[in-house]
Amino acid sequence: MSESEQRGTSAAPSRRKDARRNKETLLDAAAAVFVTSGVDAPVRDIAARAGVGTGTLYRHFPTRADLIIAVYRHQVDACAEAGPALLAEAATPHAALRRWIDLFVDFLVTKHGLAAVLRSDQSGFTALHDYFLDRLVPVCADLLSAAVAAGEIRDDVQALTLLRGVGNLCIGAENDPGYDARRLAAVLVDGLRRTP
Amino acid sequence: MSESEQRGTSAAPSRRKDARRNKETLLDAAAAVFVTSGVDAPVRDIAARAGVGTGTLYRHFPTRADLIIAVYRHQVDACAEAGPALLAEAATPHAALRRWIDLFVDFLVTKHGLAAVLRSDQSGFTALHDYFLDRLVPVCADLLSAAVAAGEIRDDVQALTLLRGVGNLCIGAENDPGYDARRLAAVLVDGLRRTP
DNA sequence: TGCAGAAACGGAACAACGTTCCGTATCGTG
DNA sequence: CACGATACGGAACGTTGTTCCGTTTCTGCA
Repeated sequence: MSESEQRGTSAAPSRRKDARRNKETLLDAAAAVFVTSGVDAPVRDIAARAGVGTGTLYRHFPTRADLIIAVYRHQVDACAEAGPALLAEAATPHAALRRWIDLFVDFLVTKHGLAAVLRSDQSGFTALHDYFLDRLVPVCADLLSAAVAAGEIRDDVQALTLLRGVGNLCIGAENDPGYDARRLAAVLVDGLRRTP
Repeated sequence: MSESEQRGTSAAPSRRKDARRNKETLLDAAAAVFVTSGVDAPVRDIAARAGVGTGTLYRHFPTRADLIIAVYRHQVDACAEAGPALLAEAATPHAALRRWIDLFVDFLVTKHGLAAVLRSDQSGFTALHDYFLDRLVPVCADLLSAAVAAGEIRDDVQALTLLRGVGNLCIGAENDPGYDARRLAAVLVDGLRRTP
């Protein structure tokens, strides 16, 4: 299973050198354009920045979600892996959850428009949605159930709901000084506490 | 000041009967299309449903936000007016706040895509944004400060932040059984409580 | 090295949408 | 009833996403 399906990037790398090179170039270009123009920058812009045609971009990344996933995969994975570590080192499960959510919020807030497109139900974005959820929901669920087991929080909020909620709180947080997504996320996690 | 500027709909009604009639027809058409196709239905669809050209639609409602505001103004006003009433009748300010937020959430969740477009920072939507905020922030601020005065909640979350947060929580809530915006909003309001 | 087939490339072309513009039709008024 | 002002309709333009196909480039093999 390690070779036959490598989770997500299941397609084998092309045998042609130019194709591999173009894919790299496109990833770099996309990453650059994403930080300046946001994750819904025009496809043409990304292709132009990479010096390739739009057809080439679409062949490598059939949907925008594929491109976004490819660009941010590492960071999502890092966030996922931080979960167990926090659980091990934090004072209580709830503290671990709070810090993990902070990580997640930081990630989303610094990616122009990512949270919004994550929520978009436009066709083709389900892949993006699913990747984030597949990767992060189990981690969040572990943190939640640990906190529940410790009697710290209520047990009627699912990991998926919490993650979507936090993701939503981050929408539009990047360009708007009067709105503090981090604080709201913290308040939300606080609200999970058992009210005695 | 009562005549010269009537807050929002500052333009006097047209002297021409056909113009007034078309505006009404457009409002009805928009309301109908909004419930079936969401608030970002194509402008052409709305004009077609009303049996007028797109130019006519744009003359009456220069931006989509103007149209949305006109369609939902009554309901927004009703929500705003419910604030003081709840504060008077609820057991505590925090209870009033919770119920008022419920009202707000109910309103947003039942309008396909409204919460999303409310958050959109596309040009032209600032009017929509501003109308909601102008109308609701003062109400929310009153509820908040009453709860703060009663010592029920923390004092470091502004009305504007809370409203935006709750609005964000409602994004995408309409088509997705696994996500419960109402519950999350309740958890958020719960999180405002002073942690002793 | 040279060649044939496969693979990938580029960008023109199409569709959907928001928005503007102006020639035409309609209304209110003197 | 005629005239000016107002409003109408939809063609036309610009911007995007997406597809399609003639052309180019690469790779494996002789």
